[in-house]
Formats: sequence, structure tokens, C-alpha cells
Amino acid sequence: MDKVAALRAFVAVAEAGGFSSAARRLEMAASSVVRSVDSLEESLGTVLFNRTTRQVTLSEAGATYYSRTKKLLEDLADADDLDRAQAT
Amino acid sequence: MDKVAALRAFVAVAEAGGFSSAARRLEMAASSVVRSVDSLEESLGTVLFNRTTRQVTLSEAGATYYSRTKKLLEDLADADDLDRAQAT
DNA sequence: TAAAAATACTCCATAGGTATTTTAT
DNA sequence: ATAAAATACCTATGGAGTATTTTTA
Repeated sequence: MDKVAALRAFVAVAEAGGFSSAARRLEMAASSVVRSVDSLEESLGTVLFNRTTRQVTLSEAGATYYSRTKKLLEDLADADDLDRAQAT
Repeated sequence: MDKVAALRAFVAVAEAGGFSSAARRLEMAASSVVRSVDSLEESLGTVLFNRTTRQVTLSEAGATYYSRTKKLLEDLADADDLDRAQAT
């Protein structure tokens, strides 16, 4: 599993409020988004979203995970910017 | 590219001081470690290690990247531990 | 010359897309 | 009825190993 891709999918679904709209936003197939989140949930052993075909909302664990990983993806983008003046 | 795997390889090489010893530590083939770091360097557009067949040392950019990503991998592991009492 | 890096070659898992089916409003 | 989720199916890409070659101290 590409964890970073899965985290991006997860965050997009959380913010878009659904798999289809997240897929449009990410410009990828909805099936890929579903699978990324599925494998993420499986690897965590936790349900991240409460899903019906009409509604996708973060579970409690999902909300916690969202707040942690959102920042983490930003940090990763920052880390990759090696030209930036370094605080380190 | 599996970025997280590549970051783990990068950190291991930095700490082990070489691709072979990193591979032993990670229990994977040296060729995989080399390729992970290669693709990481390519995606960053930056040389992370100064390499000869006898010596592998962090470049300046590599040293910066190491200090950033080392912490990031720890944060990721923390984020995945959803049972932990949450500061968030 | 010996140990490690680099590379070529191969194989297989899986990421990703399309098409279809199921579900809920 | 419709829009979205879920899933089945297929293909191609790339991740991973083994074996080989190159390099340098």
C-alpha cells in the first residue's frame, strides 16, 4: 500500500464528504479512492468512516486520525521542500 | 513509489552509513534499498548521499532531509496508534 | 582483492482503470 | 429514479529478489 496516497485519499474524502466528490477533486477513479481508504482502515484495524451510499461521515477514530494526518501531510510537503530556508 | 518505504530506507542508510548494512538491518535486498533512495532523490531532484563504493555519507541537503523525515516517521507511527490517549 | 555499490534481468503483486451491481433517499 | 458506494474484472506498472558487473580503498 502506498500510505501517503492512502492518507491523501482519506483526507480528501473527509473534506469532500464522500468518495465520489473526493475522486473528482483528486482526479482519480472513485474505486481507487475507496480501495485506498479500505486498505488504510484494514491496516489500522479501525473504521474511519461511517458509510451509507448516501452519506459518508468520519467515525470518532476517523476524526482523531484526520486531525493527526492532515498536519502530517503538510509536514511531509514541507520536508520535501529542500530549497526552503531551514529552521533545522 | 511508496514514499514511506523510501523514507525508511533513506533513514536506515543514513544511520547505518551504507546501503548494505541498511539492507541487513531492514532485512531486505540491498538493490531495493538502492532503488528506494534513487527514486527518492529523483523525486526530490536532489542528491541525498555522496556515494562511492566504499563510503556513503549524507550530502548537506541529505542531512537537512534526515532531520526532518526522522521525526516525520515517528509522528506517522504515533498517528497510527489510535488507541493512545489523544492530545488532540 | 575484497567488500560494497550499481545494474541487468525476471517475476509477481498490486495499484488503477472500466464496467457493473447494489444501496439508500 | 438517481446518484453514489461497492465490487468484480482486467491490465500494466513497478516493487522485490537473484545474479552479475563495476568500483574503490
